Amino acid sequence: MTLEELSAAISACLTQAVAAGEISVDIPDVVRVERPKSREHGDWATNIALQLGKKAGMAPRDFAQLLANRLAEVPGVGAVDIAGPGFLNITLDAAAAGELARTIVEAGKAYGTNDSLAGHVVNMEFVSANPTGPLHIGHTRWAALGDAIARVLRASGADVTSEYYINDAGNQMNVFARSVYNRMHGLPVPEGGYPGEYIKELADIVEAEAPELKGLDEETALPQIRELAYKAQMADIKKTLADFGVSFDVFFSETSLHEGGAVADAVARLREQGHIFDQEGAVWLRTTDFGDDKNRVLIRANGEPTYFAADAAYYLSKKDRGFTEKIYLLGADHHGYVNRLKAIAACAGDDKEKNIEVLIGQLISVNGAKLSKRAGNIIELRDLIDWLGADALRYSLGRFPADSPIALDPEQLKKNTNDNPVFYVQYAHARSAAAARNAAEKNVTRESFDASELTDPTENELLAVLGQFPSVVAGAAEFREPHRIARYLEQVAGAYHSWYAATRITPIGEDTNVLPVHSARLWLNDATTTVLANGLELLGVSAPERM
RNA sequence: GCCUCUGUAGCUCAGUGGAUAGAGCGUCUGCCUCCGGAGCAGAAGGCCGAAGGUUCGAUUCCUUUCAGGGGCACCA
Repeated sequence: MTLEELSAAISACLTQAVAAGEISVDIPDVVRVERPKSREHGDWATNIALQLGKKAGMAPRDFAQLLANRLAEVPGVGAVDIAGPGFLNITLDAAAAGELARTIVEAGKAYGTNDSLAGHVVNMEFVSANPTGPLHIGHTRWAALGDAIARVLRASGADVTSEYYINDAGNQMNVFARSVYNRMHGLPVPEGGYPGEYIKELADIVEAEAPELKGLDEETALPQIRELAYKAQMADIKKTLADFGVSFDVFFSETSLHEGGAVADAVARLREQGHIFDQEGAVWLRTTDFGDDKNRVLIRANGEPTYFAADAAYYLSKKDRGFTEKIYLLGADHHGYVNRLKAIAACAGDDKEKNIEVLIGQLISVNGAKLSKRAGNIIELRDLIDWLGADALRYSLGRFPADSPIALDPEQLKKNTNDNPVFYVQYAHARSAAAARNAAEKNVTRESFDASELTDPTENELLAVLGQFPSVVAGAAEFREPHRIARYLEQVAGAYHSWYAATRITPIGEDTNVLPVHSARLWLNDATTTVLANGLELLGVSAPERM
């Protein structure tokens, strides 16, 4: 019996009780069932009687008793106790609890997926680093987190498009091009230009692809240099992201908004909506109507659109493309943009509470990380990957909520001990894979399965933990908090190791007599492998068979 | 000044209004002739920054306050 089935059974009991006239109350859509903190309180517990008792005009304990009478009749439910102010503590029959192992193994990769976000069409924008240099530590967390959020949303049934907004317009691109031009000609870095050694690499690439550009005057050469250097830099960014296991469905160019007329169009549309006014030669959006602390300029007095105007056009593009929810993942240094972004949504006629969501993450630091001379004294993502490994980096960034500041300790991440949680979890996976290999050698198979053999307390515990996976995934998706997956996997690994230490999958030593309990344990072992692998996949971390 | 995030064990941090607030590290004590000891079992360690409020119940929600991080462009 899965957690979902138990929850549904309780709902059914409530419905029956209402139909029988025993109680009169509105029943919530989902009854929450939790693992009690103390094992003395049974396998599962619900506080539904505390929640509904008062509404039904009954003492919670009386309400609980009514529910318990019906629940005790449900097949698979072993015992129902009422505790404290009205908690229902439920114990399942060993066989009913153990069936979960089969459910998980047979579901395979699908175990953990759920339909809690079915019907949601989500645009998930993250990283969106300027194409004027390599990805650095500031992008690392958003890459790991954004990708993991996209994965848990998909696992919960949402239709997700992950998107990278390329700021390839504006003066910065000219500065970028001039920096490359100067490097090609041995000139010093221009005023406010980009100093890193990577500019030299870009200069070499540009020179190799278009040697005729060298020696031309700046004005003539710049457009082509800009284009070639930009392409080379984006290729570098995409390569680094790929090495980090992060993929995007769409790379969206800001320039395409300007050139395609989308920016002008957006201004016109917002004007129709009645939120635009003209003042001192500039065109303004009245964002203060929707919670911003000041109004924002869309078109400067000199006729040039602002970056904000492109933001507005970009939002409208997302809206036009049919996304019901637009999620932006931004660093804390951009938190001042939240209100104005939401105001754009509201000005466009959207609900700024539902159609747009801006996640603000705190920044990270890595103690002792070497600054990249190549990139101009910043910490490069590529260097971090080479130094710490993509798995350790992604996992350690993925196991904290976005609003928690992180100071990574590189010495810890390189250790192969419990210090380093990614090893603890990966080790559990490798160990369970090894146990399965060993079982095959000893002729323990999954041909038969008697769930009632799984009676050890550690088996009960492991089954209970495994059963929570779908609801953990759904929670991670609902709250955009994939760190719940990581914390959960650590719990799975712990329960697995305890079980592994307490029981055996294969007969001992020379004994070759395979018993039903051995097969049952192999099912449980493989169910654990499945959950660990599926969970690591959601975090973009590998699940090694051997370490 | 305004906005925002954080404050929980010695350290790094989890914790969706519920029962005795958790994990890892560090400290201490045990456990492999047998499936991976990168592991397991146990001990010690807490005024959940402070003060009010909401209610059957608050680490969790609200207000105030203290301390620390980040941000407040006709830049991109």
